[in-house]
Amino acid sequence: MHVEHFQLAKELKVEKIDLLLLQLANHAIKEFGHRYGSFLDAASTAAKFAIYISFLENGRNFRKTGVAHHVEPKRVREIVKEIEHAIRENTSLKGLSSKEPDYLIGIPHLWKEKYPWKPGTSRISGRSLDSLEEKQLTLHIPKHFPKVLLIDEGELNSLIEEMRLLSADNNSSKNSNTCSEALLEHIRYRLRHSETIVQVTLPFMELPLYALASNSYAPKGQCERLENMVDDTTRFIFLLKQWVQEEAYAFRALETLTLSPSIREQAFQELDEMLRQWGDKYHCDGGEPIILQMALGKCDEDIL
Amino acid sequence: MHVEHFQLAKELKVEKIDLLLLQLANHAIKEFGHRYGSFLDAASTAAKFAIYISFLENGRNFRKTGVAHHVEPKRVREIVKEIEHAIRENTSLKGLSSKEPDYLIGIPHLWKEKYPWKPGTSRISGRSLDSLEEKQLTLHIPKHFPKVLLIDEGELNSLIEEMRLLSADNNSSKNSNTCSEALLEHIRYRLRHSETIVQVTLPFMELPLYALASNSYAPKGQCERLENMVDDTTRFIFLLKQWVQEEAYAFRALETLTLSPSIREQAFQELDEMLRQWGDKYHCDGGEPIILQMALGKCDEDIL
DNA sequence: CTCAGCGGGAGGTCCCCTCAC
DNA sequence: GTGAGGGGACCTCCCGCTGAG
Repeated sequence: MHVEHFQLAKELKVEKIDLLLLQLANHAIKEFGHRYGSFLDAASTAAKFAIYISFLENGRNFRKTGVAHHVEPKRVREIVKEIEHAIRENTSLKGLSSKEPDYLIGIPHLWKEKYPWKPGTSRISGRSLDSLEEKQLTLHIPKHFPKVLLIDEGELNSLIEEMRLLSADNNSSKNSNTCSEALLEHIRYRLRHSETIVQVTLPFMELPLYALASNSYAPKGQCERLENMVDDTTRFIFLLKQWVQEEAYAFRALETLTLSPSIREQAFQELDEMLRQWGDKYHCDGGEPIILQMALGKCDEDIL
Repeated sequence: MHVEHFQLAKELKVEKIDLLLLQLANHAIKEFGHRYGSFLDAASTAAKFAIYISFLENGRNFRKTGVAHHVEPKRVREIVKEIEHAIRENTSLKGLSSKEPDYLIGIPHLWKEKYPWKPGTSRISGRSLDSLEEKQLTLHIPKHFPKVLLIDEGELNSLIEEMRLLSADNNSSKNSNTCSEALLEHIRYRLRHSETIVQVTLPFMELPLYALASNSYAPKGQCERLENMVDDTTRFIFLLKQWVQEEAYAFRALETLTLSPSIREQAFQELDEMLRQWGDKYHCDGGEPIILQMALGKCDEDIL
């Protein structure tokens, strides 16, 4: 699959920085389930921020800043107003919040809070069960599922809406306390797709119910590693920025080599060991804290 | 200055991925002089690309793709159409083209082509000079300036317009062969600010003229290193992606240590040497080509 | 259930203009 | 020059609706 990205990107003559953006978009939208519009908002916020910094550097001159980056002075003023408002109120700007969308993360917790379940009582919200029904139900609900009630779509929608009101993402649709149907469907899809919730169809219920299947929202796949990827890359670009500015403690290395599979393990182990020894050797109490970030992998032609 | 970014970002509780976007925006807009709108376009293109990939993965199903990422099926169709059109026509999508905006890069070359100057002839386009005027002029034009004629604002604007027609960036303002005044002013500012061109006011000319001051557009500062930064970071995230997918040849390391200034130089030299030796030791003809990317610098609290 | 088309509103990117300091 | 305000064009993101296969 990933080869396909590269192929397409290559065919379309996508350049480095665009590839980087593409990776970020792919990561945010596909892996973590951020909305399409969220990514655009985040990019917009980043651009606004850059404009604002430039505005400060230009001595708070709207017109100069506008000409410098081809934005209308009027728009610069709005951007400045928006950012300084956020600074004053100490509210966060529209962004991706690094990990998953918070209205997705919050669902399991809110669910547990509003629909707790004690074994021995009915597991369906607002309905009692006879022993046969209870038996059928347990067939559908694995033991490892969180101890919460099953709820119907209406109740799930209420949960989602409440969560969105709590989260900072309630920017859209002004202050209306209700989500659009399209948005609800999207969020339900995300929750189902990530296997945070599952839909269960019980023979004695006309409408399907939803069950909480996980204690936390997490996109499918290697989750911790995915988060590490973003963190590492952010760190990496900050370190490189130091190097660009030729700061004293900045250092950069780029090595290419060829490895045969048979000695790969050994080589990596030695490299790991080597780095640790190097760190220990030059460690110096009271010195400058330094960070080293490294990645190594197959050399893809498309990236060079 | 950069501390200020961090401070602000920190105050605004900007998360990792947003910091990364912010770095990219800052880099593209402020350092390289991309237009504000260009960055948004590039981000939009990246997001569209992600949607398109998802569309393929979803078996070319508009509705499913739409729900998955909260985009209207209608919009998905347009995105698909746009990208597949680009694939068919083999045209590139709207992007940042990694380095500087091409309409800025091209100016010096086009200038040389259209207004060459041979010493001994008049250096001002469409005007002859007497010896006194020529003497005054040479006072304003350093010797290292490219050997081209001085031109007035109208001629410069024509150059810019021609350049924009040649470049792929003529997407905006449909097909009109004329730039807006605002855009011209922006581009002139960029050229002046990067010291690619300078404005010279001659006593015997009523209007100021422009002189080409450099053989190529380059943002102020450490240019090669800046380009390396983007390339390295792109490579880095691709390598990390391999690591996330637990591919065989992927490896990641993150080390923190403290260094005293006195042994810094020595430590870096040894690290450099060590890596090279390691590469040589495990080098293996016919093996898998491997790339190692590393950065090292001061550990900023804001990045952890 | 998917695809197709229609409608609308809000907000952002662009363009240009005038007027007071 | 700069700030502050007016106008309008166009596109995109969101929302809702209907009907055809």
